[in-house]
Amino acid sequence: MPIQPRTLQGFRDYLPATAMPREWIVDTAKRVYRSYGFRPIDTPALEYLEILTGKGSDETDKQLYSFQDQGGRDVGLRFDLTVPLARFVAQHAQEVGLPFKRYHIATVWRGERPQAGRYREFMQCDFDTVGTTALTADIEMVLVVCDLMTALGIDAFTVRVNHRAVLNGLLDKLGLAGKSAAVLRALDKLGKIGPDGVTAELANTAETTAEQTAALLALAGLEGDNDAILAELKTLVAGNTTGERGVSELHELLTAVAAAGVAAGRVRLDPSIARGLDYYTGVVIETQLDELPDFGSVASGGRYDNLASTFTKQELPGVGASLGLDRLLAALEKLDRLPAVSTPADALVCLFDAERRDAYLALAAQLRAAGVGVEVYPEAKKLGKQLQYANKQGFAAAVIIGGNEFDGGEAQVKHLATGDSATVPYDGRDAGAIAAEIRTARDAE
RNA sequence: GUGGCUGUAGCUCAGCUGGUUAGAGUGCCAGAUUGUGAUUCUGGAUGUCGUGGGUUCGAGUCCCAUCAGCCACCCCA
Repeated sequence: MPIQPRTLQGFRDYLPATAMPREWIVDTAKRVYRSYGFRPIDTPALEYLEILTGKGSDETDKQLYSFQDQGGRDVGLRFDLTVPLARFVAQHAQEVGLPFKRYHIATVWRGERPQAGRYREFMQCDFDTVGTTALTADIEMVLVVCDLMTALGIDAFTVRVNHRAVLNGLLDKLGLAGKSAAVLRALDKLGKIGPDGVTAELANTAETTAEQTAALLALAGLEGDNDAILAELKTLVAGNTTGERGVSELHELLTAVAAAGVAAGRVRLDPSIARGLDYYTGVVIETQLDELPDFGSVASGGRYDNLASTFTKQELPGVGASLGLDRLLAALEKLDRLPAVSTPADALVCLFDAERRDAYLALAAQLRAAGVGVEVYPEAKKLGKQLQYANKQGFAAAVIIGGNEFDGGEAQVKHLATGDSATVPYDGRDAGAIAAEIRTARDAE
């Protein structure tokens, strides 16, 4: 009995058609992050369990993949890249220096129920600035997300911004500071369940009074342009220093982002978003695709005051965000917006004559040296079959050189998309003309 | 982790209230004077009907369990 090939729930295989755009997203993210000076790091997939559970809540603990290794150690798979960053910085702050800007693109695991755009194994593309409380870093976070989305060819997106200090300030004023978790959880759902739903949940979980509820809804339900919301927020938190600081930081951030050239309306103030309740303390952001508003955030983040408090006495404030690669990929797939690349090479060199294999391989080497990617068909099958293969794999061109061409000192470059073929000179050494013709075919696509 | 829906060839699906050798489209493979592909023509293969039990004279069709997918909750990328 053969073993049935299968994959675990929430875990997937990536076929070339999705693996290629996936890599493209990773490459794009790297390029954007690096352009801001973020530096790459990597950390182990497996950590001591205590590292992972130290910071998280009960919720994250439930989602942890954990087990005992062969040495009896309690270990777990990382469920995000922020906790490993905290450990990393606590361990290496001396070496890397502060402020430390890093990006980290890696797989994480969560034992959650899978859903569309939600998996048990997925990749995050994080970038963070650790070691400074300056708002510059918060502003830059928003700029990076905007740049990244644009670089990915996404125009219809909105970055929603809020500030935990505003929320906390209002909670203070209302005497609800002790119930912030329940209150924020309820408010965060405003977009989903509406004011009535939030009212019900607030009454249930936080036991707020009618007055408190009204004030909270007034805050979370604020609409209009950023300036209007800002003005309202100001009056709502008036008299509370925390809240006032939040409002002024938001104001500063929005001004700076606009000054940096981000289109108006792209970054929107949304007092209802609260985000991960555990470590965020300042600015929080969430990025939604305008065409799939209910799909969930594809990039989110925020500021945390004391990232590594469980690992070191040193105060390590930070701010950063994470692009959810697999969620974004699922979204683009749903929107049918994935670039249709199925082969990484530009052309197929047909192996017309088995006797001349070495000549074809030499040609391929010349073409690669000239900067075009080529694949040599491995066996001398019928030309029709080779062309069929070339077409199916998505090559832009096929290079055909048989006895006639060899004798005539030329090569045929067939454009697969149109069926036309061009004859160019080839003396066995200089593949420049072939390479040029392949580029023409590729760029025509 | 809780609840709901779904599960038939590689893919998309059909299969009436349980009844003989389970179908279509597409894809795949082979061929149409062995130097030219996605069109056309001809022929071909494919499924222990997700898996394992049960009810029944008989189950793809009913029941239970299990696995997987989707959806809601929770939470989140």
